[in-house]
Amino acid sequence: MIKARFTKTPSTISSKIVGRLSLYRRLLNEMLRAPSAGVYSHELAILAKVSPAQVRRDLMLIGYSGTPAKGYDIYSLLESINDFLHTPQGQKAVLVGIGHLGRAMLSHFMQPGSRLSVVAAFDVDPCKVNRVIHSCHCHPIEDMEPVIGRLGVRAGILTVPAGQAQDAADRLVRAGIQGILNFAPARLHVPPHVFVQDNDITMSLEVVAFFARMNASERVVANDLQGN
Amino acid sequence: MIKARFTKTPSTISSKIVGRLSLYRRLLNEMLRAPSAGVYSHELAILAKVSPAQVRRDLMLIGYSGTPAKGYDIYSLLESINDFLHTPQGQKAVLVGIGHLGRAMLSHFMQPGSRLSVVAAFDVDPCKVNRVIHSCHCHPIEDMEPVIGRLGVRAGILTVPAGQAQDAADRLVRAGIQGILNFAPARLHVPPHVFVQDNDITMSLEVVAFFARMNASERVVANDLQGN
DNA sequence: GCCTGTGAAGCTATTCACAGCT
DNA sequence: AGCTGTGAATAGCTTCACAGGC
Repeated sequence: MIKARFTKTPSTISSKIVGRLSLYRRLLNEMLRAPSAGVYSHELAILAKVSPAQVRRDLMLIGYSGTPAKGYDIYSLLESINDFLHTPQGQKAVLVGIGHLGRAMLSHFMQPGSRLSVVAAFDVDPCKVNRVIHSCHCHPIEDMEPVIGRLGVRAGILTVPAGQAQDAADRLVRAGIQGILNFAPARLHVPPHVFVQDNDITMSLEVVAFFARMNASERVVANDLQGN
Repeated sequence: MIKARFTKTPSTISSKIVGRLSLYRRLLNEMLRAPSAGVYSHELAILAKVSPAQVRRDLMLIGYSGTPAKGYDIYSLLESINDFLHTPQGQKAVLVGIGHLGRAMLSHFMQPGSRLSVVAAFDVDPCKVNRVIHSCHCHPIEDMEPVIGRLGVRAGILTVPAGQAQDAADRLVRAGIQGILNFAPARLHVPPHVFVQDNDITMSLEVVAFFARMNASERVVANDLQGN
């Protein structure tokens, strides 16, 4: 019931767990509408499509405790997860590459109520800069260092063509970015302190196409929360 | 050297491995420009950012053999991977939801040389249907079953809002789709023979933001080929 | 020497199963 | 009775390390 104070944050946490916590948070937020104040691990598990034991383990990891009687208290659990992911008031990110996908990202993260917001965008194309797209200002890529420094942003979204990905990543790193969500079909070389999450859409669709073809006959194993 | 004939396809194959094979294929295709005809596991490993042992394991799994002298022959390895993923002439998919993200997907998969192509799109919005966007015809969602049946497509991309995701997925399943790449922030309920790959972009960015915040101090573990 | 192929070991992630609580 | 919290067991994935070949 009391706000969780995780004494020893485990020194190593996997992105899978962080992803699931993010998912639980979304589900819990949706639950706030319902009258019930408590939720059981098996209920969350069904919504998240994981096992009840997994839910309990994950919550154990962030040091949250429920009660056998009422399960988990939705409010305080939400508070604990927010606390752990430390996003009390939301998170800022920048975007590099204002192509079709980049624009889609802008519109996606500019939706009201989004905890994440894109506070600046960059592109090499002079035609695209100094405009406002989806209420986000677009800068020339050369201004990246000062702009990111001024805004104090630590996460970047990379939606440039493969050929420009490494260069853009280098710039992001020089500007002090610590985490990159990379949509370019290229593997980035960055210093070890920079976290990179690859999201190669072509690869994802090829995986889907592969499993779609082995219909029924072969048993499918997969399905691991989008590969984190 | 001889085209691989994998006698026993392992009965269970994980999406992680399929993803890596897809990655190797892309890298090998890029290598075709170079004069060299052979490649060693450690070279592929560096490009793919995995360990050499992993490369050898993965290739072992599809029954391909190299030679200690020359490593792997690029052409025949490509052939073997294509053979395994059975995409000799490319793969067709449909798209549901012609929003910003859907359009970005269309432009992405309509690029020349893409092995994957979107052969039809669907939307509920009457303003969007019966048009051609990025050279892809857009149909009303009611036509899904006949159109998919006629085209014989087995994979679908879902880019609708969360609230419509389950309904759209149900339609896809009724139309005979066997695999879904789901961008909607919702967990789909589908029959067990249908493969679902979730790609929740908000969650991905939250994961990136999380790890971007624990700069240097905490050690990061993650990074597993986009979570497949 | 330096490579591949692979059994065995190591590591991570998930589930089991049950004690303890209410 | 039915839940949580968690040690122990299992399953899955990756790396080690070395035999065998050129």
